Amino acid sequence: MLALLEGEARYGFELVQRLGQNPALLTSEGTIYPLLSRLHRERLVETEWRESPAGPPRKYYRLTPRGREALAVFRQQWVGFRDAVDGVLGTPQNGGDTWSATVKPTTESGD
Amino acid sequence: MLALLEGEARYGFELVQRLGQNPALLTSEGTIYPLLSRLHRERLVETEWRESPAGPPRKYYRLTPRGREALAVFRQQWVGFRDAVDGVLGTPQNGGDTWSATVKPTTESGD
DNA sequence: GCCACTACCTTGTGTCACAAGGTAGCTTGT
DNA sequence: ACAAGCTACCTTGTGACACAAGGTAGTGGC
Repeated sequence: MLALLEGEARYGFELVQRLGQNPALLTSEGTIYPLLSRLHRERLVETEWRESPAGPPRKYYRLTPRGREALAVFRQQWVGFRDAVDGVLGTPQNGGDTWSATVKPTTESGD
Repeated sequence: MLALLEGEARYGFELVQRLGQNPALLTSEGTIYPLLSRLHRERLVETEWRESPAGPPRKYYRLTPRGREALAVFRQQWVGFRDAVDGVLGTPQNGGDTWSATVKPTTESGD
């Protein structure tokens, strides 16, 4: 979640849809909204209401400095955990980069 | 867990200790024993009591054919998930193989 | 006999993902 | 105008799980 918000602010419904594009990360609103609430309570994200061009207003989430720190910590932990699991499983570490362009926070806005 | 049992049968306490050697996988008996119970209930592992050379008897766990299938399925899911997370995080996929010799099920017995 | 170590297991607590359901704004069709 | 449908938010209830803590018992050393 924090990584998706790293490049630019996004709103909840958008996050559900973006994650849903990859089957391995598919999740639901019942997961995302409580998660965003927790992140907000822990001051890792800030929120801001913005009008939608068409439809109800959207609640945008943006990383705080604390959120950036937490993300950096998590990145390190993830690499440690990932390599440990790969070690136990004996799974090769290839670079599957076919999907990153779709969902990675690329600061683009060509939607 | 299944991967650790792939090469040879192991007992619960041993698994806790082996996992504890890697900080990223450190866990406790309160986690491992219920997990092994679940795997047994789902017929992914079989058990067998064996005498210990010194100390109380040990309950050894061994993969069943179903367990092997489940492990194969998990390996695939793990690679998909791992690559998805790496894609979102933008973490490079290097081969950290420094630790695998310590814990990977290598069918060795030189302890 | 007592302590320490090995080795098993259970109970209680808190967290979390998810399905399901609820509210409300906006647009489109009739 | 009003219904239907989409967008977008959120809550409640359920079940799974990790973990800390505590409990039982066999073995060996002092």
